[in-house]
Parts: sequence; C-alpha cells; structure tokens
Amino acid sequence: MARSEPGRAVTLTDVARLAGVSVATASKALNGRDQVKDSTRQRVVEAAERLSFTPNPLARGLLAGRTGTVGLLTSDLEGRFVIPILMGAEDAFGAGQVNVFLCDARGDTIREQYHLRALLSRRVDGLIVVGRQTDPRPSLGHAIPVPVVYAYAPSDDPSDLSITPDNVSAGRLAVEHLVACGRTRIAHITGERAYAAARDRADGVQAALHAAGLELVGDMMYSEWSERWGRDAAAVLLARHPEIDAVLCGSDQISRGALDTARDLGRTVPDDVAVMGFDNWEVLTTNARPELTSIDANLQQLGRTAAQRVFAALDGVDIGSGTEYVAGRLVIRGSTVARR
Amino acid sequence: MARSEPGRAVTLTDVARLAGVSVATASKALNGRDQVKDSTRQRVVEAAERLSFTPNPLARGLLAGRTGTVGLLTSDLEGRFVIPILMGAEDAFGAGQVNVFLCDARGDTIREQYHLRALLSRRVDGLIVVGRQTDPRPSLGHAIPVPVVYAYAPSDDPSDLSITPDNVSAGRLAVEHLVACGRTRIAHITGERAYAAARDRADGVQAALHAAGLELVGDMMYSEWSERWGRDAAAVLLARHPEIDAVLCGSDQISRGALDTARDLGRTVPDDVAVMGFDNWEVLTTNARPELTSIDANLQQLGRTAAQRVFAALDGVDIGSGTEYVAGRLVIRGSTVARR
DNA sequence: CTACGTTCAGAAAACCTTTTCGGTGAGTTT
DNA sequence: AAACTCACCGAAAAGGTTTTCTGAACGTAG
Repeated sequence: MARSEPGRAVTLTDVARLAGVSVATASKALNGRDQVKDSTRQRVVEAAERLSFTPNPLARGLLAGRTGTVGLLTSDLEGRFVIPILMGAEDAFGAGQVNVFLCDARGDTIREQYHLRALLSRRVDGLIVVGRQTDPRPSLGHAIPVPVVYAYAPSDDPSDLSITPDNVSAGRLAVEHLVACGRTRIAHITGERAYAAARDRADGVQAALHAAGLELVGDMMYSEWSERWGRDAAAVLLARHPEIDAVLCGSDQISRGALDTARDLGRTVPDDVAVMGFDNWEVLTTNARPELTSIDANLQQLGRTAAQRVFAALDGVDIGSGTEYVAGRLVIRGSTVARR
Repeated sequence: MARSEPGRAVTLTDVARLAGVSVATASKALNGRDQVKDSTRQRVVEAAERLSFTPNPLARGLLAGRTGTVGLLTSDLEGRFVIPILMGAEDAFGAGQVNVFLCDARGDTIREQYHLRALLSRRVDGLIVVGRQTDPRPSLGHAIPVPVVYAYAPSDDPSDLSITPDNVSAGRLAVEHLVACGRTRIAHITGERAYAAARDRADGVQAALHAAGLELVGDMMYSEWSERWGRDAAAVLLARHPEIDAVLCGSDQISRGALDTARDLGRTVPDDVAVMGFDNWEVLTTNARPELTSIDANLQQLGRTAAQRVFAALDGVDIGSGTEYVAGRLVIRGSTVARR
C-alpha cells in the first residue's frame, strides 16, 4: 500500500521483470499451474508481493469470459429485503472472488430494463432479481445469456428458478407457537388481500388451526399493512370477541397497532392476550412494549441460497427451475411469553 | 434481444464485417470520431443495430484505464442510510455510464480492508465510503489511487473530502418550527452522548432557543436511541415539568416513545404538548398517532452530492477537502400541528 | 504533367493476462 | 553415441476495443 503511485498500476510484466522470468512463467507461477520449478515460483511470488501486485480483472475477464461479478437488480425501495439478501449473497460468494453490482429499479419497468442492459453489457456472470412482494413478477425472459435467480418475488414463469419465503409454513409456525403457549381463541389481522404474503400466511394459519382442532375467532381480516389498521382491527375484534386470547398479525407493523389497542383497552399482554407478527423487523419488534414475538423470514439465508444457485449454474450444474421455499424462524419475545 | 444466442457475444468485428469496413473504422463511426464519411458511418450504425451490438466494457476499460464503476463501501448494517445514498448516487451517475459495486463491511475493519482491496483490484474509478454514524471515522489514507468521498460519516482526516448531514442546523430548524407553532416550554430528549449526531442536534437546539430568548426546560437528556428511553425520559420530564408544551426528540424512535408516554399520561398531542423527531424514518413517523413531524436528513441529496464530487474528481477537477454539510428538511405532520 | 493538400479507410500497436505449443537442456536408455 | 524422455521456460496468440499512423484516392493549383 505504501508505494502506490497513481501513475501506473503494477502489471504482471513488472513482476516478471523483477523475478527475471517471462510473463508466461510469472502467470503460471502465481496461478498455481504446474510446469514451474518451486524455486522459480518462489521468486515470482516474492516479486509479486514486493510490488503488491494484483491482477487486472478486466484483462483476466476479457480472456476468460468471466468477470467475477453478479448483478443484484432490486425494486425494493426501502432496502428492507435487499440488504439482508445482499449480505447473504456476499457470504455465499465468500472469499471475495465475486463482487455485486447493486441496481435499484425503484419499481419502474423501464428503469429495470435499462439496468438490465447495463448489467449485461458489463458481462456480469449472473443475476439475482429481488422484488418487494412475494407475488410473482414478470419474468425477464430466457433471452438472457447468464443464469438468473429470482429472490423474494418469484418469477411468473415456472421455468425460471425462484427462491421465496415459505409464508404458508410461517403461518403454521405462528399458530403452533400460540397453541403451544396454551392459546385457543386466536384471531388473525393481516394486510392487503392482494398480497400473496397475506393470503399464504392466512392459509398456513387456517391449516394449523384446523390441525389443532381450533377455529379462527372472527373473520380473517384483510386490509392494509399499517399500524393504523392494526389498531382499528384489534379494537373491532376485541369488542366483538372479548374472549380472544391471541391476536396473530400479518406483519410487525400491524402487531404494533394491535399492541397499542390492547393497551388502550386495558388488556395486558401477554397474560390476557398474546400478540405476534411476521417479518421480525427489529426496529419495530424490539422497541415495542412488551417486545414482539415474530416470525423471521430468514432473508439472509434466502440471499445465500440464491447466490449459491447462481454459483452452481456458473459451474455448469443444472439448477432446475420452479420455486424454492425458505422456511421462517420463530423469534420469541415478551408479547407471547411472559418474561421471567 | 430476440437473437441473443448464449454462444458468443457479438463483437465489433462482426459489426465491421457486416458493414464491410475495418474494425478501426467501425469503432470510429460508432464513437462519433471524424475521419469517417457520413454514408460509411450510417452503414456501420445500421449494422450495429441489426446485431444489437454493445461494446465490451472490459476491453474498453482495459485500454482507457477507466472502468465506469464506483465502489460504495458501507458499514451500515440495516441499509437505512446507504439505500437513499445509493439512489442519489445512481441519479447523479445518471444515464447509466456508471454502475455501483456495493460492499457491506458490517462494521468490521478487517472486512472493510478486504472489500477495499477487492474494489481497488477491480479498478473502480472512485469510492464512496458510507458510515452509520456522523462521528468521524478513520480515514482510508491517501495511498488510494482513486478519488474517495466519505458520506454520512466524515473522515477524521481533514484532507479528505466528507459530506455529512448538518445536524446543528437541523436542531435549529426543529426548534424554529416549534417556536413558530407557539411553543415556548421546550424539552429535549436525545440519544447517546457518544454520538456526534446527538450532540450536534442538541447544540443547534440550544442555539435556536437562545436566539428565541428561550431556555431549555429540564436537562439535556442523553441516553440511548430507543423507544424505551423515549418513554422513560418523557415520563420523568412531564412529571417534573408539567408545564412543558413541546418535547423535541433526538430521533423518531425516541419520539415514538415520548408519544406513548404522553398518551398514557392523558396529555393530548399536539394540542397540549407537541412532539417531534429527527430522521423522518417513514415506517415510524407515518404510523404514529398522530403522525410525527420530523427533520429529514436529505440523504438522497447527500448521495447525489457525493457522486457528483467523485465525478468531478474523475474529470480532473480539484474537489477540495474538508467536510461539506447537507441541510435537513422539515416534514410537518400532525404531532406538532393539529389536523384541520 | 507535377506537386501538393484533403479526405477517408485500414493496418497495427496498445491495454494485461492466460494458455498453448514449441524448444532447450539435462538426464536416461539402448 | 544416438535416441529418447522429462522438466521447465518462453514466445506468441487470443480476447475486444481504441488510437495513432500510414497510405490510397482524388481533386486542385501551379
């Protein structure tokens, strides 16, 4: 780092000259090829270190056809989903052979096409497409010369590979937890019916209730993903069905609203009524009183898996197609289990 | 897009052949160089379009020494700051000549060094370093052969260029708003004293109070950036100083806590007491009851500026050094001004 | 008709690395 | 001593683009 003159980057030629060999030999020595005597290799390695040589990935990529880069194309305005997915991908790509181009399409198809072209012209080796809903999104098609994996939002084309949270099992998981806590009169408040996430979780809830021999208390309440709706719906529910002992909410935001209403009505959480949500959005869950139990979607895991699939496809493995589901994880906090 | 055989990308040679010229002429024609007859240029352009040719940026970069990429090195785990900054940077880099490598160091110096090396070996043209606090962070040093701009968290080396929110003026802005709303008995609850953001905002608050001929009610309350602290501090404050007519909070999280306490104590917001915060984190502000007035840090603007500075440096302009401040923006909602 | 200038096209070098293939020298076998 | 194998190294091509320089064709002026 000390001697980095901005003038010119140090090239393999410099290393070769210092080591007194040809560039061919230097290349082979540094890349662990055989056909190089050990003593020679040593000389080259030392020279490379003394000059702190790093190979130019452009030249390398030009030849190999591989650039060691992956495009992450997101429409997730807030970065709530894409950041954990990016972190998972970074983990999977591991020891830094791969870097990620992040492009934000901001939910705009034109911009998405535009970024797509830019990424392809940069010869990314693969593509991860992140949506902000779990509803299927339009496929980018099959004219793309690199492997594509859809993360969070699956593709509407079953011949693409998609990886998405398993919201049905998440719904089941939530109910099973409530039942395990001894709750039997469970209501469900969730977000927009237009969202697959809301419907899938509700399906899982119904299935688990049925399996436990229980019935949902009140109607399945769809409306919007907001605290306001959580407050209003909880007020209606608790007035109409005072026997309720658990309110399962479709998101942490809704949970926060339900918690507020419970407090306003003088119902204690969790003793009197339990509350839990989905997403495990920490700024909401850990700041609530009491702290909110939630189902974490394991997005980092999802990102890791997506990256692994891209990797596998690059190595020529057939990664198949269809939608792969990532299970959620129960995070228990004080809103369902009283603190000791 | 129709005819993209994965087999081999279309190269300038193909275009030249189709147009019946040499690669040199084709290159000149497509890049708007003179020394090409108009009719020839036309033929080449048509050929390029028919083959949907896109130049290989690796080859181009290999020669030019420019890659058209910028590294965004962040330690912002949640992406709360980096996403708007990324969006601003994308705006500034504009018509897609530039793409962004996003690397998440996760607050780990080792990982940061590691990513830094990777980015440099990829020959990024510039670097934007994003921190998660406004406190000065260690400089990356001057051995870096590309322009570096520090965003959000400034560098501790004044010879670097940093762009950071102007928290002092944000604090002033907040108090001026409260005073304009007729509030005169203002208290301030904020986060950890170790954070420059907390201290700077507090300084601005004091300055504006002084300018308005007012005194802070109660002590300057530093502790932590959480709703819990907001609740507890507000309870203490309102008990000790019931005359308070405005609680200015150091973050939206703290505001949420203060709102809750006000509600618990039966104080109405905003009629009886106004509450406002900083950051304008929408999931917190727009879901509160009433919705929270806040100071937005204009992070997207900050990202745009950072990108423009990198750009300018690339064009050989001296971008100077020191810290540049981006003003915040008042977002008025129902917690300070009663809804009509 | 010669000298010169202008306009445009192409050949070739350059960027940096990897890989193939040919070659050198030493050692081994017959 | 000749033929052969083996280990090792280097020359050169390849990858796609840009730029410089040379050169050809043509027109114009003397």
